[in-house]
Amino acid sequence: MNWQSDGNVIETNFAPTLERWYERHKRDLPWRHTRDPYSIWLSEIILQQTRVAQGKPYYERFLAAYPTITDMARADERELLRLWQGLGYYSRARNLHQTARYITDELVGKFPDTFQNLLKMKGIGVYTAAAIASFAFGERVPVVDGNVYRVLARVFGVSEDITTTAAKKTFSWLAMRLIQRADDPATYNQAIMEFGAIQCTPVAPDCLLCPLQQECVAFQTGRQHLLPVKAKKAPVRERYFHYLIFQHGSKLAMRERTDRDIWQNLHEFYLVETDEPKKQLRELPLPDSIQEFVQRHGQATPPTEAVQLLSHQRIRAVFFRIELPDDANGRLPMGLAWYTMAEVEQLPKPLLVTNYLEKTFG
DNA sequence: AATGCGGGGAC
DNA sequence: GTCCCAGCATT
Repeated sequence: MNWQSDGNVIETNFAPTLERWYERHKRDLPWRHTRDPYSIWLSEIILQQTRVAQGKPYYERFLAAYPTITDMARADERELLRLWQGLGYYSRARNLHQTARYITDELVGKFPDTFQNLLKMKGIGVYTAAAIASFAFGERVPVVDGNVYRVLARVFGVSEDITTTAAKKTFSWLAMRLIQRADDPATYNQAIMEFGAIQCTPVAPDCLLCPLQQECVAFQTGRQHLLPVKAKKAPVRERYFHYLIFQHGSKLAMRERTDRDIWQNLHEFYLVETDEPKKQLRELPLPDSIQEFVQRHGQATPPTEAVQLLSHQRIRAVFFRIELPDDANGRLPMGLAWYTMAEVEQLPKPLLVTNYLEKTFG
């Protein structure tokens, strides 16, 4: 954490610099002309995971429809949801209504006025509690939102993965230190978010005209496009499994998975995996031994399909049941072995296989 | 610690 | 198509 040892200058200048920048560059937004906690609360809920441009008209309409928290508390839930229509994350609207009623009825209309008490309200988390506490009541508590992660990661060169809990602690700690130097907590909080929104943008930040250019670790090391570090959600891999279930009398052919892959040491049927979905048995690339085995004995029943979701994979499975006549030679291809139903039951198996067995043999 | 929850805009 | 946006609740 090199900003602790040699970052004292920037740590001291950071907040005042942003506050000065803000006074010159701030946009004129409706919720910046009020200290009414209800209005500020409304704006913050609307702006959760929502761009200013998208939320602004909703803010105007909500305030026109419900000028006070009492009006909102008395509102019809369906009407409120209809006003919310198109904004997404509809639980925000339900929590808004619920909290309006709670404050009006249980708190006798007295809006919670500290960070800690705001946090107790439904729909108000750490960010929103800090925003209302500082904007409406002047409390010296830092907002930490997506903008703040980005600005701090770049200016102070923090390369922790912002999706982790450890990183959130680091950023909150740093933000708490920085706001101590702010002239006005409300202005500072507005400033850092506005700065992230229009100067220190995710793509193509305007570093050439940046007031923090000299001190910014990211700019000085040419890493502004690499920060903040955010782990990509692993894409869900699509896989196509085709199971051949050989049935001889009341026995099933199964084998153990040994590859370094999912379901290691679990038991399954004969598996053919392909890169593309195949619905027909004859489309499958089968080794000669299996091909011969199927043709010699095979009596295929209509295939059934199933989908199994794993954390990072989606398995689309097709099951082909192949019944062998009683007098068939039961010698199996390598790796497979016959198991009675009772034995099959005892084997450790993937859920995909268990579900199939349940559905097919009940 | 992961996941679900929306819709829109920028690229 | 991907990424991200003034996040929160639930498990």
